[in-house]
This record gives sequence, C-alpha cells and structure tokens, in this order.
Amino acid sequence: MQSRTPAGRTGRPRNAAADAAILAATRQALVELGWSKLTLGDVAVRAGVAKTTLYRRWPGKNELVVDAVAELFDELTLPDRGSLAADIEGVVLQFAAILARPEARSGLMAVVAEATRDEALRERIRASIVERQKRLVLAGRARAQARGELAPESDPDEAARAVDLIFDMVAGAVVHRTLVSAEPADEKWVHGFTRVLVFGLTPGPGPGPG
Amino acid sequence: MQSRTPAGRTGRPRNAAADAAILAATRQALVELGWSKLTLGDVAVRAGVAKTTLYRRWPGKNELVVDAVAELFDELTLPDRGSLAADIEGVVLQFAAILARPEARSGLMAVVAEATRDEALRERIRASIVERQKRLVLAGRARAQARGELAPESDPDEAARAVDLIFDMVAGAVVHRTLVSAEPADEKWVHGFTRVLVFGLTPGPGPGPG
DNA sequence: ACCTTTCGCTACGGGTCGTAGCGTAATACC
DNA sequence: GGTATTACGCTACGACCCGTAGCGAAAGGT
Repeated sequence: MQSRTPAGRTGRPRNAAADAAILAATRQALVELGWSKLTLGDVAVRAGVAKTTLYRRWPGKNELVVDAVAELFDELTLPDRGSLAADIEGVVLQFAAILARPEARSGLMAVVAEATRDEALRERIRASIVERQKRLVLAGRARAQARGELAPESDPDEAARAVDLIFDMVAGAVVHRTLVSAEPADEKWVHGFTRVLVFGLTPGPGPGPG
Repeated sequence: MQSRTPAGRTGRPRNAAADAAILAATRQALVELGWSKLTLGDVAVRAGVAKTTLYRRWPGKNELVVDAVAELFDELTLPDRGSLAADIEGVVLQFAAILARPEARSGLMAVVAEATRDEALRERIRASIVERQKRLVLAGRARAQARGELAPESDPDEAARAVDLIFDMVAGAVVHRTLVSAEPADEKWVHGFTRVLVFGLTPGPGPGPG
C-alpha cells in the first residue's frame, strides 16, 4: 500500500487547491474576456500560480476550458415531477439556466468548435459533459416507460438510437435557442418546446403548438 | 447619376474577383487548419492578395469567416415534396449535407461562440445565415397550412413564436447531432427525427419513435 | 539525511496581430 | 489628356502571446 499520495507516487504532492483556483480563474476570465481573448498567462495570474504550473497540468487552452465548463454541469439533476412532459420541462429549464451563464456561453461553443478537428478533445467533452447529460435522458425515458407513457423498447440497439435522438433534439434546441437565436429559453418557450416534443407539430391528442 | 461604380464613388474600383478569391481561400484554410490556426496572413497568401487588402474589406477574422461560411448556405432550397414530413426531411438532409463539410463544421460553431460577446457579429450572422434558413421554415409552414396539415395561425405574434421554435428545434438538432455527437445526420436519422418532430414522442396518430 | 516531485520565477525564440507609410495602378470627372 | 480619388501591393514595425527550458527552493515520502 503506497497510496497515501494520489497514485502512490513519491515526492512533493500537487496542491489540490490550485486546481480549483485555476478552474475558477478560467471561468472568471471567460466571463470578462471571452474565449478568444483568454490567455493562459492571464489565467495563471488570476489563479495566483505560475504559468508553468498550468502547462504541467493541462495540455492547453482547449482542455482547460473543457474542464472549467464541465464543472458547471455538475448541478444537473432529474427530480421526478410525475409526468414525461413535466420531467422534460424541469431538466430543460436547468440546462437553460446553465447556458444562460456567460462562462458557459462563451466557452462551450468554442471548445465544441475546436473539437471538430481534435479527436482527443471530442472524447474529453463527451466523457465530462455530454455523457452526464445523456444519463438524464436515459433516466427520464425509463421513468416514462414505467409510467406507461412510452412504449418499452425491446431492441436495445433501437433504444440507444432513440435516446441519442431525443438527446440531440433537447440539447440542440436549447443550445440553438440560447446561443444562435440569442433569446432566453424561459418557461414559456420551454413549455411550447415540450409540447411539440411530446405531442408533435400536428395537432394530435394534445393541442397544437400555438 | 454617379452610380456606375458600386456606390457612386470616384477612384479606382475594388477588384470584385478578389472578394471571391478571399472567401474561397478562407474556406480552404478552414479545412486545412481549422478555426484557431487560421491566420489572416495565411488567407492573404492563399488568395494572392496583400494582407492589408484583407483588413481594408473586413474588420477581422470573425466577420471574414462569417461571410465565407454564409456562402455555403446559398444552395438551400425547399422543393415541394407533397407533405410536411417529406418537406422537412428534404430540407434537413440539405442542411446536414452542408454541416458535414469541414469548412462549415470548424467555422460555424467558432463564430457563433465569438458572437456571444459581440453584438455586431451576432447581427451579421443573423442577417447572412440564420434569416435565410428561417425563410425556409416559413415557406414550409405556409405550405403545410395550405394542405391542411397544420392549423393556420390567426395571431401573427403566435405564428412568429411558432416559427422560431420550429427553427430552433430543427437547426439545433441537426447541429447538435453533427457537431456535438459527431455522428452523421444520415437518412435514417433524419427520418426518425422528422417522425418525432411531426408526431411527437408519445405514440399518437402515427407510429412511435422506434 | 536523502530522494523525488512540484512550484515559482525568469528568460527566450517564434509567431501573429493590426497599423502606418509609401509608391503605383485603375477608374471617374472635367 | 489631365487631375483627383480611391484601391492595391509591399515593407516594416511595436506589441502581444505562445510554449518551453533552466534554475533554485519547497514539500512531501522512506
């Protein structure tokens, strides 16, 4: 047993508080400067650490911002509100609240853009941000099936595709509303969105989108 | 009448061919270098113009890339395929095809990210990219109402909100699927998406999402 | 005490930025 | 044709940021 230090290593241990300080400084810099004007030297000064310390812990700006933004999504939960529509509305409102924060707005899209040319970064985003969100979709779907609101999927492959589709529709709509249309995903909008998602554009069992 | 030159100005006219060359060079650089490593000096060399010419025509990298990417969306059309679902599938497939191109993938998200801190850039994106797409939603909706598939909206304010909602759902889902989930929005996916959008998650008049 | 790792600091070459200045080219007006 | 006006290509520049190397000191284990 040599696991008193994080990985059984010898030598001076890393200052754990510095990690938190650096990530907080990164978010602060994102708010004040935005992605493009954010420099690692500036973050180091804000965090009260040397620039070299930053480079010892993160490969570069991209990975640092991913980790800084990922922490924002820790607060996502899925309380049981009794129905599929209510569950969707609840989680979408939480998601919208996160995306309304400037550090998320400027950082998230930028790293996604960078990830289009960086497979490792894409995987980092998937593991630390996307996967956590997708688990909420899975949980909500299971609940709805237990309630009888959705038909249970026998084919697990089909089920996975359905979850991916729903996830892209929910997250995509909120992100597009917030960042591209640049208008708030408030309760009214979320309500209309949920109605369309659950009942569709054509007036079926529920009222139409008007 | 002094409007033979574009705006009635005197002096040497601008080389119109240079504009096209610069935008094409920008797209090429986006493919080869991506957003972050794209430099205006490099674009100038590719286009065969001086770097100063670039700065005389565009305020900076952001605006240049917006214009370069906007041209990609010129090809969007909305052929009448007979039904709302078919119309949606057609235009979504076109949209997906554009987003599959590397110059769109790396450029679009990056400028949207920059636009979160730049009101003028946001307006430029809205005018040259978003508005054109939204017009297709308007046209498709009018067709569906003419066919009787959608109830006509009496309140123009409600109608505008519905169009905005649909637009965010369609564009958002495709963008998220393509850029965040990083998987192709192929025919199978588009078909499933359209079914959910038109008929909803719950098995109403149509079949469920499975 | 000794070893190992981290940390802060300084310094560096390399690259990009955005602008200024200059001479020249291309057009409109007279 | 001559002149005014604008666009163009080119060069050069200070400022900034990058990412790394090298050093001495600090903080833990053994």
